[in-house]
Amino acid sequence: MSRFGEVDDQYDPHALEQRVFDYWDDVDAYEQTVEHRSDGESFFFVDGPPYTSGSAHMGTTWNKTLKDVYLRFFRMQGYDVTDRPGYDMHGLPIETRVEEQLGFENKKDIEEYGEENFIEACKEYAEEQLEGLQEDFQDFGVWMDWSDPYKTVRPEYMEAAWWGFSKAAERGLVEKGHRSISQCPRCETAIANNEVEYEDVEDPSVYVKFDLADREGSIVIWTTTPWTIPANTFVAVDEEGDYVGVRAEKDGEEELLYVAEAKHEEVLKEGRYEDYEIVEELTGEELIGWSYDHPLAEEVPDHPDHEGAGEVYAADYVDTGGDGTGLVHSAPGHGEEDFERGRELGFPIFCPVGSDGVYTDEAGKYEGQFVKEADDEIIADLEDNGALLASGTVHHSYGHCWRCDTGIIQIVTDQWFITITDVKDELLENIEDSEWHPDWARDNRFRDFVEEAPDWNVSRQRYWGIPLPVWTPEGRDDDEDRIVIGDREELAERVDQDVDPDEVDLHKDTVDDLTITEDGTTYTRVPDVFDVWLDSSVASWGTLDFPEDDSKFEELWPADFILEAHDQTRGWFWSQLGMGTAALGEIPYEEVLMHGHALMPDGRAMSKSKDILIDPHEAIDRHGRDVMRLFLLSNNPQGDDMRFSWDGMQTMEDHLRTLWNVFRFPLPYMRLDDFDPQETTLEDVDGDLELIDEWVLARLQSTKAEMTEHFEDRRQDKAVDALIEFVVEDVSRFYVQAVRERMWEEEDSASKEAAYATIYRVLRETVALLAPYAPFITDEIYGTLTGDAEHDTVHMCDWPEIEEYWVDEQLEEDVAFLRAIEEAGANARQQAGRKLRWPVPRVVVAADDDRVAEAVERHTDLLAERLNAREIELVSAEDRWEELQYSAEADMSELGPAFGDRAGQVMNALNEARIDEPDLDLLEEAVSDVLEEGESIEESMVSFVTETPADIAGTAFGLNGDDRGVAYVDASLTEDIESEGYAREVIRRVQEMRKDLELDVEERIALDLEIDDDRVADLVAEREDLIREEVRADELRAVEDDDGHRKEWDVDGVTMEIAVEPLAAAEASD
RNA sequence: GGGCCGGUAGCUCAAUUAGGUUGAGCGCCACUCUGAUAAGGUGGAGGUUCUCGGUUCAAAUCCGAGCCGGCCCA
Repeated sequence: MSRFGEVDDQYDPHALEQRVFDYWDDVDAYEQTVEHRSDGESFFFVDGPPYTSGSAHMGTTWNKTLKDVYLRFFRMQGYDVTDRPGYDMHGLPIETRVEEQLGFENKKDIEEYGEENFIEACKEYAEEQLEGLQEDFQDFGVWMDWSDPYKTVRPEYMEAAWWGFSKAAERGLVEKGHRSISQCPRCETAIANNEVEYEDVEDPSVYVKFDLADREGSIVIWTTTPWTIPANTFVAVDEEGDYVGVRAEKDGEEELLYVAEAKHEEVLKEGRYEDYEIVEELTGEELIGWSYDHPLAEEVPDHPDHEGAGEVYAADYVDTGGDGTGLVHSAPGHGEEDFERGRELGFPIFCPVGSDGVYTDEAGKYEGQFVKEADDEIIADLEDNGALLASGTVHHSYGHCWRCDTGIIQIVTDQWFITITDVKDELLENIEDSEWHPDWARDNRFRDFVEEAPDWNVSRQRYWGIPLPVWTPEGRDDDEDRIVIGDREELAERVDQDVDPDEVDLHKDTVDDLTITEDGTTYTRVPDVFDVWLDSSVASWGTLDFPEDDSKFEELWPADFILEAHDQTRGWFWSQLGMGTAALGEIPYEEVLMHGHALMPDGRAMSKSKDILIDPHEAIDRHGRDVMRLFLLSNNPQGDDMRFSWDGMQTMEDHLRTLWNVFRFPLPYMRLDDFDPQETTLEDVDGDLELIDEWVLARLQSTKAEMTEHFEDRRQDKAVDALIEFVVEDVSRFYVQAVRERMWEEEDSASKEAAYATIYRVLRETVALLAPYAPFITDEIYGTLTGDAEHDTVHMCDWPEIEEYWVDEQLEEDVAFLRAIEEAGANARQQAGRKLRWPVPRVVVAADDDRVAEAVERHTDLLAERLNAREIELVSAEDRWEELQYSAEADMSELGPAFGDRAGQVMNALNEARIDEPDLDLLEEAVSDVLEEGESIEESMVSFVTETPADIAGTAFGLNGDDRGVAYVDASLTEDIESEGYAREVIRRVQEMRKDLELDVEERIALDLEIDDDRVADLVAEREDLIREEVRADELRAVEDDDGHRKEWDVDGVTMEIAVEPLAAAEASD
């Protein structure tokens, strides 16, 4: 790019971004940037792999954009950053998508289609989706190593999972177990508890009487899953709970029922009993050992009737005050807690339900029925048996399969586990080795989750996943004798078949056929695949292609930084901790930045399936990539959700437009004067810098300091707020306003050079500071500013450092005061009805303290210029202006203790009081009505506030909400002031006409001026020279209408006719 | 049902760490200014600080109960 070249008048994000994309391509900007940092200290970032189904949504976009801003920041700080993106490509979600596409309904369809074909179809689907995501992420301007993402379906990655699992096995943390698990009957596989999604559904709600065997009456249980009653093995009570025996009457018959004391009224109401009487009070302990008859004994002949079955036991999962009856139907073949308690009691586990949710022959009369569909028949049978106390329905949340939305069932099956409960203490200790932003996420939420985490069921009875690398002896189904393979080399060595470790694909269709024969025993592979969460859990070494490639593991592992949304506490934050600890005894990441979710503008969660979403592509279409990124990044990244807002997007576009305008403002002048920032540096013009230059440079230093601090706190949102404030408030609204006249100067001047050098430095550093956020606009600005003198891209720049030389806190504060005074002065001017164009003879600044007075004294000229005042008069804190009146402002922290509940009343009286002197006695007198005997107003309770006199306009100014003084504008008129005022009115109108004619700034004109009012005409004539200079009028003469532009103006009731004629180009040049 | 986070102007958020007359930006309305500006300036409207109760002279802030939203767990 050529330095100071022509740029677009308007900030046009789409055209600009397209240019920058092309430019990046041309100069290999990303590759150069990576290379530029290759000698830096290494920084190991690990990308939490997005799942390859569907396109990028706003949440993914926010996540990747956050990653991008931090990676760019770390690069600018000199680090050699590992930025390999990843994709999570296995698992049930993809299987169900492919099943849908192929029109499959269950596993049998897959078997018919062929495992190999199905796996191939899944792979194709995942790769297709991956391409879409890759394109999206690149389109968002995210710089990661898109040429070489890690993919969980590649052999070297699958091997990383095998390796981790085998390490855990070596530590004795792998076992095959008979467990109660959540099963999706459609997918016919176990699913993890954290894959269960809860939805409100209508289910049966039945109260069942279990007839007591050795005594009169029955115990009453409640369940919403009648289909589990065939497997009832025992009833649980709370040992310490209170229970009652109730003699209840219905339809003339009497029954003795046992329920929890707290629930008896509710239960009897459900059963529509007409009358009842408590006849017995007993504790849970007394119920223990009672035996009862299975309510479906005839229908299910194989029902549990072993030693100890059909009796009452204590269990800690019973709550006599909760739902139900205080007596809990327990079926160890189904419920997780029931299962645990059943095992404690040494019971055999009875589960008459297959993996497809259909009753087996053990279920007797119900054999062959899908469990949920058998509910009605079971309820009817219970009724026939006289066991049904009440039957209805209940609305409650029930678990569903996260992929296919089928209601899950709890059954007991054989699964493989990583027994992380054996290393729970180690997990909790390892948490301490990680730093989290925000910290409560680690110490509350994550710790709670880890403390309660059960063993990790890693096996799935599916196809599209990493096969378990476990071989067991043919025909045996325990884990006593097993072989766990750690990598492809080992596989090739030990299997009976000929396998090339470099070529072998590790998917199920390949490895299922491999056998191992050792010591005369033949081993076959366990047919399961891994839970897909295990895939990404090994990302910290999978990213490095370890164990295949061990060149970087030692140096880089564990990860320095990971960044994901809060749903990953149960997901990736957890799975990595579990796997890292099981395999290596360490947490695989050192720092976590946990962000929230992207919500709709109205606060609802976004949902693709319900079509409630904001598409990032639409956001880009409307405002461009930089704006979208800036908006996303201006949200708190720590734990809080982000509400999307089109207003917020528009605001960011406004800010970028302001930056664009600030940037392009000095370009024509610099170009005209051949300004060369390499030859004329800030240091060279140091002696010519004006106060305002030094001020903006000081502000630049504190902005850098503030930003760096916020970045280090992982609050990039606060960092960018500080930068935007600097650009918009300080540079655009103040500095540029102040230096315009210097840049307009036609002659070469030291002052102009100083301004060039200053704004150049400000812009040059600003684009570096903004580069991680808005990589497109900053690169174009950078290119235009630097030409060939620096890097090819702004993203190779170092993060700007604070230059102590330019730091000046006093100056910053001085100007903050001046700006406050200026603002107050502008306000006062408006009250007095005097435009800024018209000079005022005098502005009086009444300072409340010496600090303000110092600031005014030091910068009187600047203040006079900004307020267009002939004179600034300072009234110091000790002096006072006798024309003023005073009122008092109350300090509630003093008033409260002194006046108690009358403090508010006293405050109001003080606020309303008007006195001539700021004197406590006068004040006390003014508020005497609300004071009681012996009370007084103390100095500490009030501060006096000046009240504006009628003839002069005054406005208070302050800093950070504290009043520090008042600016009074004396708006009286003199002939001299009127002369300048009217002259400025003329100038302004001529300028507008020049603009209408689209005259070049340099172009010379002839001016024709006729003013109706003689007095005004004379006043204007006094300032003829000023007018001619300002509007570049070489001639004052009559202008023919057809040669120029003529217009009649009304200036405060005075009619002025102005005509402008551009002079020939030859005459215009000097 | 439990845990965590949040609820303050139309919108996005500050002020909650140590209780003391609720603020900013954006948007809106009016006026104004304009030789970088689809800009800028000044003013205005806009608040039961989610609700109820408690502590206190005084609560957005502390305590209790509840409501709403989000995430997690069951």
